[in-house]
Order: sequence, then C-alpha cells, then structure tokens
Amino acid sequence: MQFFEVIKKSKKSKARVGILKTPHGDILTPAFVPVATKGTLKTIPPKDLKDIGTQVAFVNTFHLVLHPGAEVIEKFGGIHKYSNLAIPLMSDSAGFQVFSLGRKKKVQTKEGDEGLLLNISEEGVQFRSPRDGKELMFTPEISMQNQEKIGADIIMAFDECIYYGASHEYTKEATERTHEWLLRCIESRKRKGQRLYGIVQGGVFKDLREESAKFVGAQEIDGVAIGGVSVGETKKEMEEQVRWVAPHLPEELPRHLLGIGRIEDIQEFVKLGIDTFDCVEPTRLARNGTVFQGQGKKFARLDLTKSRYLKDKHPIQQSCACYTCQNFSLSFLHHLFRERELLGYYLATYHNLFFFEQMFAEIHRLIAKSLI
RNA sequence: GGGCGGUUCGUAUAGCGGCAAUUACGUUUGGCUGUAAACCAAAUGCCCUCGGGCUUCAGAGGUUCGAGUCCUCUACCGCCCA
Repeated sequence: MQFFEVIKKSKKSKARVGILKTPHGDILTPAFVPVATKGTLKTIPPKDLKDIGTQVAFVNTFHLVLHPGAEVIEKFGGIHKYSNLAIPLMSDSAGFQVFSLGRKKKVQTKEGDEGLLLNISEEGVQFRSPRDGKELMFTPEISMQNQEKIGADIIMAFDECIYYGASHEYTKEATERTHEWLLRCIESRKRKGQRLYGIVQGGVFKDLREESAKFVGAQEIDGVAIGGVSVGETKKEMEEQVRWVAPHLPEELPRHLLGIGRIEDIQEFVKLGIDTFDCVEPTRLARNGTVFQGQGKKFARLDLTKSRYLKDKHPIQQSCACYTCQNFSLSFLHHLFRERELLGYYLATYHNLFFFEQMFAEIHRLIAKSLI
C-alpha cells in the first residue's frame, strides 16, 4: 500500500493536497496534528474528535515512557487501544525534551543543582527524569523500541534539537550526529507497519540545512520532518530555515514541520509544500483563555479572561458551526474562565481545534483552485 | 456593668520599636509555536526626571532620635461572666 499520494498541486506555489494512508485511517493533507502528549488531547474526550474534524494526533514518547511506561501501553495492545484514540497517531522521539527540559530545568542532587541533561554523546543522551530525578538513557535504538511498543502509525527518528545560538561548528557536529542516529533508527527497527520519518536539523545555517535535507531525504524513510525550528530564533530566521530545506526534499515524501504553529506560519509554510504540522498552539492557548476568531488571513485572538466580555451575548464567532459557538456566549465563557470552571477549558479547546480544522479545509480548497 | 480579644493597602491576613509594610485571593497588563503550561511573569497608596518625593495601618493624644508596633482615652466589632 502506498503511504502517501499527492492528489492536487497548486500552480501558484509548492502547495499540495495529499493523502496519508495509515492502518487507522486516511489523512487528507495539509493537516493539523494536535498534540496529545500523554495520550490525551487535553480536555477533549476521543468521541468528540469526529465532530471536531481532528484527523490525526501527536503523542510523546518521552512522557509516555515516564508514565505509564511503554511496556504498559504495549500490554494493552498499543496506544490506540490504551487511550481509545481511533485516529491515526504520530509519536515524537523524545529528542525535543532533551532540548526543552535539558536546558532550562534543574533538579537537586547531592552535588547541588544540575540540569536534567547530563550528557550528549555519539551513543545517545543521558538524562534525568523530571519526575523523580532518576537517570535515563535515550539512544536511537531505545527510542525506536519504545515507539514500537507505543505503536503509533507514524514514528519519528531520534534527533538532537539544536539550541538557538549554537555555533556553526556545534550545529554541524550535532546535525551529523542526528544523521548517524537516523541510520541507527532505520537499522534497529523491528516492527512492520509503522512509518518512520527522518528529521532534518542544521540550525540557522543554510549550508547545514541544505546538507541535512539532502541527507535525510536520501534515506530509506517514509517521510521527512523538519526540526529545530521555533527554538528561540526570529520569525524571519524560522522562515528561512524552512525555505532552505523544502526544495531539497523528495517530492514524493510527505513533509512534517515539527512544532509549528501559528496560523500565519501555517498559511505560509503550506505554500512551501509542508503537509503536516503539529503544535500545542490551539490547545494550550485555549486552556490559557485565548480563542481564535476570523477567517483566512484575517483572524484575531480573543482573551476570554478580559472583563470586557462580562456582558457579551455573542458567541466567539457567529459563523462558526462548532458546539461552543452554537451554544455559549462570550459572557458565559468569560465567567467559566474567571471561575476556573472545567467546562471552560473544554469549550475553548473544542472551538480552537474546530477553528484549525476549518482553516485547513479552506487551505485544501485554495490549493485545489491554485489560489495559494 | 465586668473581663478578655480585635480594628492594617478591594477582601482575607502577616507584622510584636527602623516599614510604603507580608502572604493569598482579586484586579490589570504581558507572554504562550515537536506541552513538567487548566500555566508563567509583572504591576497593584499617590506623585515621579525611576534617583527619589509625599501621605498611610479605626480616631485623638502621649512616650521615643524613630510608633502599624509601647501607653491613655474614644468609637465600633466579637467572645465570655453578670
């Protein structure tokens, strides 16, 4: 069975509409991949996903290994059954947590405070559990084993997400390490049926990004993910990085952009031929009280906690067909957030996810008509 | 009538001679891009050239270099004994 098929290409840009075929269903791309780190899309019960239109979600190996453990999930027959998620799933490799937790978080030990990241070597990464301080080891082989036990449809190679500000020298070294790790990921896989994405790094350097794109694209993989973006660089730098990489990726492979994101970013990167995007943006913002409103390039963020909504009888968006907008006023949503009522987090998340799906549906139409 | 205890910045509190004064909540503003995020940060007496200036802890008086803090009286609130 062919994994990815491009069904329409825009004449105006590199944008394309495609289908990703997985054992748990097809994904029409470009697609948004909401983040369900610990096997749950925070606040949203799986039975709602159909109505929202969510096609696929992203789970995290790092968090799931820490709890409940990959073995537990395996015993339950994989993450789909364990979490009762009937949609295609992608799993992250744990590479990002080494970056995001390793650099800023500290843990107390006998020797005093130390970062969670203990060591990165050719072999892999030594890390301290942010849960209990226990020492952990992540290698390409361990990541693959864990991801096979978790059992997502699409898995990510173990990579090193390079911090912003790294020198050319360090970035080169780390990118080459990620390449070596990719080969080991491919080598060590045992399970069939899962699709593996290699990850492009290269930091903020054009030569390294291009080299990485060519290297990763040439391997025996099912898709390519672009990593190491939105790690502190400017918007311009982020865009450049994707621009450098995209032209060097094989046309026939699906392209995932890790960690992006913002509505305006998605609208831009779709034109470079990016097929899938995972990001916490709609779900986290919702839980922090921010909801989206508008259409196309004209959109706004509403902060539901603002007192100006206290007496507002309107829904978030009149034209929105989602459960939240069909049934609840801004005033009530404001009230729920001010009182920290649980329903508020659910309703806001529901709307934001629905909003994103509507936006992607619009993107499909625009690509089909070569309007973007 | 007697005996205690209390009255502090929107609210609830801390404070036991050097204080514009603690903490929590509230309020306001900012932030959130492969989720240790239903979270985090800042501001919250007035003025300000950001160094400082001014006016504050129920009210009035007093002791002291210095009082939210100690003393006296008054007002109000609470509990107990009559």
